[in-house]
Amino acid sequence: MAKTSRSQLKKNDASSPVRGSLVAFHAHVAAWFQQHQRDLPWRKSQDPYRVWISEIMLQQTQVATVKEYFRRFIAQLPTVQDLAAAEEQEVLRLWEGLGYYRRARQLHAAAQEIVTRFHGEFPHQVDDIQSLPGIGRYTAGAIASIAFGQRAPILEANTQRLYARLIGWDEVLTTSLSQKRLWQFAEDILPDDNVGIFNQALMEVGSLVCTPKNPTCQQCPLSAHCEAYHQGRQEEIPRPKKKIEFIPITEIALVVRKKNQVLVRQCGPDERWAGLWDFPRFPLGETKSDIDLSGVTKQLAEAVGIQAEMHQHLKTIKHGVTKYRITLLCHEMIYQQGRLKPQTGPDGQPRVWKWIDVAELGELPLSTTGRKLGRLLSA
DNA sequence: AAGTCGGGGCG
DNA sequence: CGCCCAGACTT
Repeated sequence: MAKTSRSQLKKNDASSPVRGSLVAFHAHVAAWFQQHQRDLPWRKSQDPYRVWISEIMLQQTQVATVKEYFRRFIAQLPTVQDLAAAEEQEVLRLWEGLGYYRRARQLHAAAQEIVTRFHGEFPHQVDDIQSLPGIGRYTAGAIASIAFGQRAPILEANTQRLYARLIGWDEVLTTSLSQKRLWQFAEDILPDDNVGIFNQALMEVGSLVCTPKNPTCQQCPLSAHCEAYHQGRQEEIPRPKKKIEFIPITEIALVVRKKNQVLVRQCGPDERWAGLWDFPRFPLGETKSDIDLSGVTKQLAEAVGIQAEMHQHLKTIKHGVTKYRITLLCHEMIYQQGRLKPQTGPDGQPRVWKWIDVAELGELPLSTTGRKLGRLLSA
């Protein structure tokens, strides 16, 4: 990464995209990374399959969370052929708890595309990589640079913050102008060699040093190149994003018991947790105090033709889904009579409900709240 | 440009 | 609790 023939041709530092020279910038990044980089499981090889899996898992998900998921996934499905041939349910089971489950289904679909359209070999060109489902500009650049050494820029949470500070960008980062400027900067600073290491090093600096709060500029390899630090405004840049207004919702989850079995349903392709299984859920009114449990009994009967009697409150789980704050009341019901009637979603596709032995819940991919309830039952 | 999609880590 | 996270995709 220290070899930067293009930038070395530049005699004039005034044309450098960073404060000081780009040559020094590259050298500082490289030296720092060699000393401070974390030992992460996906850094043990440049296998494009592993790089790809890690990058998808890391989308909007912190490094610490991904580590174990990555290890388990690679152990279970070590090659793109294994992934392509796997059942979607198996892939979702490996993804359970990570969130953004569309990632898992697109990963599966992309593996099948790699096997068919690219004959089992991961494409090398950025455009080909980005044409795969679930891969946008960031992920394509990351895979192309890390696995294939292509000279492709990256921009994600860590580098957005780092770059904004480096150039003293005093605008909200989400606008298209800001994004255009930051991508341009990411491209302008690319070295000619070891681009994958360089990109990872900058993310690592952003993650470990150039933190959202209390960045440790004294220990930053790039402080000499940083406009925000030069101005003493590293705490003000980037500008805070506007906070979202959360909408409180109350729902009820039903554990309908029939001897050793419970009633579960698979979420349809058009709803949250698509492809995952969950206990039957119904929305409740705004009022938390006065809940109409008999109405829920009626809703269940109308939905699937099952009559059951409300038994006991199991627990209350609070969780968030994007802008919603959900209070989930979990109640146990006792099956009385009725057979499951076939369900059809608004899209005409069949909706799957079934009775399942509590002991077999472990094999199903469940929503996180569903898993918490499942553990409660087998405890 | 704004909305949707989850869940956990951490001060 | 609130903020943040190696974004992609649709509207």
